[in-house]
Amino acid sequence: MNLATNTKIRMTRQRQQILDHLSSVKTHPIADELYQMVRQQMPRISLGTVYRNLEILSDSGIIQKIDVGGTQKRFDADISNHAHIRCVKCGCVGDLDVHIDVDFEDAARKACDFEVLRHRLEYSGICPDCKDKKAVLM
Amino acid sequence: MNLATNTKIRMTRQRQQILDHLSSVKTHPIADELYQMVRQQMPRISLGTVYRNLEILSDSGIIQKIDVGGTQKRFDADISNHAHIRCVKCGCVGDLDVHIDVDFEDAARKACDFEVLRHRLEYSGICPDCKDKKAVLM
DNA sequence: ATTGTATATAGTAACGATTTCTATTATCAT
DNA sequence: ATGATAATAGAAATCGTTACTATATACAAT
Repeated sequence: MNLATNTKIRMTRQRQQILDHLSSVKTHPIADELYQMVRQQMPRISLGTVYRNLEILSDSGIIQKIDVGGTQKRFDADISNHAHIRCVKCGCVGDLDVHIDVDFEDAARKACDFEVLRHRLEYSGICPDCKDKKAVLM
Repeated sequence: MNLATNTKIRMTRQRQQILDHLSSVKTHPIADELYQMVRQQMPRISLGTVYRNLEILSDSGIIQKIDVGGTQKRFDADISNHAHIRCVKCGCVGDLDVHIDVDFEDAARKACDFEVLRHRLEYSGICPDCKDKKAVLM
């Protein structure tokens, strides 16, 4: 497992900005959120450029694309394999360092005829902010 | 946990057909696939009707909507909580009866400030059909 | 069985996220 | 500095899904 594939990717100002912004946050922004961030520095950047670069960066293994349900893909500069939790109220996504000492892939191999590659553990719940809001409203 | 919420839903011919078709397959069809199936019996059914009914049926707890990554939502008449595996080649989705004896929610509660509600375990791999195809091509 | 009313329908238009297209511009090895 | 290749901005296209609207249907009360 190498972090980046051996394809050398050209580093453009746009790509660097996108990567910098993504690295600087611990949220898991969607493409449009990154577009808004980068636009502060590069007002003329195109939304298409953001999408294309997020694709290229995740294909290269430099960032990861996370698909936690909902309609939009999210991105994470932390490529370690960690679980995520999505707030059912506001849709925000947080990291989760759960260490469950189980060989998930092995368990699955015994239960189906697929060639099992990987697993993903995803949680849903209510984030601290929405918990507070709910308390106020009640 | 009740199977259906207490809202009584009106049973139309269209809704019944959709439910019947979904119950008769062990794949996890997307809305358009169900549309094609039902169209055999009801050529004039609208795709919008299929979408609306799948929404209503899953809201009522009669079926479940599954979000296994990819761009389309899938549906399952089996409402038991089981894991799914998605083929990275063809996108098909299979059931997986893995029994991992771990309290996932509890593990997560210790790792974040969210009010943890539920978890979802999803696998990716290569389905038997695509395994064969790959073997042939190599 | 007939009626009334709330809900569902077909068909179509609108929507939002993402991808594609194309002419121009930038990167980087030479 | 130059040239080949890849990336860009901007716009249009695509695709899954949802919303809209006039008509039709289900079902409870009569």
